[in-house]
Amino acid sequence: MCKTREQKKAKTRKAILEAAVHLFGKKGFDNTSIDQLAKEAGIGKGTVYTYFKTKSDILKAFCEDELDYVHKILANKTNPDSSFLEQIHTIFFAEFQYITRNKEFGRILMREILFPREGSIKCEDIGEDDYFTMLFPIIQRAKDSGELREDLTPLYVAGHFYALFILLVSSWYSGRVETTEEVQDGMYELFEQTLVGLRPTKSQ
Amino acid sequence: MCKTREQKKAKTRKAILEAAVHLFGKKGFDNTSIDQLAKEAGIGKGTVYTYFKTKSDILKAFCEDELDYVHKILANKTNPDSSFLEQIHTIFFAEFQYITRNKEFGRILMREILFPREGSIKCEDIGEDDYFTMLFPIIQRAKDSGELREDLTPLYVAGHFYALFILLVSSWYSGRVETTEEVQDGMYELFEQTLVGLRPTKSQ
DNA sequence: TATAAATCTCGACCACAGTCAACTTTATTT
DNA sequence: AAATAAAGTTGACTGTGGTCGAGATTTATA
Repeated sequence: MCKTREQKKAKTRKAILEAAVHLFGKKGFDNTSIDQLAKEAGIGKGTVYTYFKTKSDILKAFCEDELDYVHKILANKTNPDSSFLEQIHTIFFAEFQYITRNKEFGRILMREILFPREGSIKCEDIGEDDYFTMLFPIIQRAKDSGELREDLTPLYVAGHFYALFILLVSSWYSGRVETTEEVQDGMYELFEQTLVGLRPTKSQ
Repeated sequence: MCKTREQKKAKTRKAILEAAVHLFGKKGFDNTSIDQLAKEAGIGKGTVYTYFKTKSDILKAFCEDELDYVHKILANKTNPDSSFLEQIHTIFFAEFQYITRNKEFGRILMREILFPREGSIKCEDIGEDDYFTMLFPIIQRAKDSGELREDLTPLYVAGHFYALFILLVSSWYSGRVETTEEVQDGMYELFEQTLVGLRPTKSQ
């Protein structure tokens, strides 16, 4: 145990997360108890709660990290030569696919992210903001190339597409759209329509 | 007890809902147990679960009814002479105010409506669809008056604004916007921007 | 009206999320 | 090194959401 306190805490946190991923993945979120999880992580039940406020937070912590990563990769890998519409659609549709990969996880994640409990980790300083921030370079490029009006707030531009993204995820969860293709096509059309309102006034 | 079965069931259901409104309102959702609720409604605990699948569903059932009502009233009372933007903004902002009147209720409601559990009442045949349907007349009028392109699917038009509405409710819950005024103004601006993309191409 | 079938009601029961006071380990002071 | 303080760990415990089968009540059948 030649560890300093912080190293140990980090290790324990990681152990919880790993156990969670394993068990949630194998048995599902609801069918995994904190007792089992603690046992798998090699710690006591109470300890779990010094690292995470609730059971959902464990899933959230893992997913947000991964989501952040996925989002970053996408934002960087997107082909800057394709149209703004193509780029942003690629990003958000990929995100839809990632989120809904596991229906159960996705639902909890969306619930917690969009409508967090009071006293949740409050945006985690960066968390949600990064969601938008990493789109800013793409938005700026679109402005430069004349695909977007110069005067638009980047936050609002991102908001428009994020809003439609949420709508489609929700539509999928409530069965209003069923197939992935419908989501893809619907998202494209809605993005396209919104984009018309964000273009420089003289075009078309 | 000169009641037929259905009448009695309806009465019991109503009793549960009334007890729920009373207790949830007085002590909060989390601080009200099903036991208490059943007692207040004058029935056994198990009976509650023949009427509602989960605790959240009780709240949802009540709120959805009311929400439906509020929405209908609004859609009808809206001044048809004002601009489409004004009308739809009035409706959705009023809805925002209604939803967030009680923060706790609103959060649960949004979670349940947007990301329902598997096996939830699946749109209740009409439920969510009405949400959109009642906007259709307004949308049609806007088309007639040349404020909207003729070729747009009403469902998509409603979707655009509903998406932004969700975004703002979420932003409020996650603390990205704090005051009601911010929501109102932000909603107006976003609606305005989206609307540009939905206008007939030759205007302005 | 008597009997069978179907439906509805109930509360004891279970599993589990989350709490907390006692305890153990690590850091700090003397 | 010893004593003191601080931080971290723990599992027994509590309250509650949700289940279930036995029993009550209503409807259908004869």
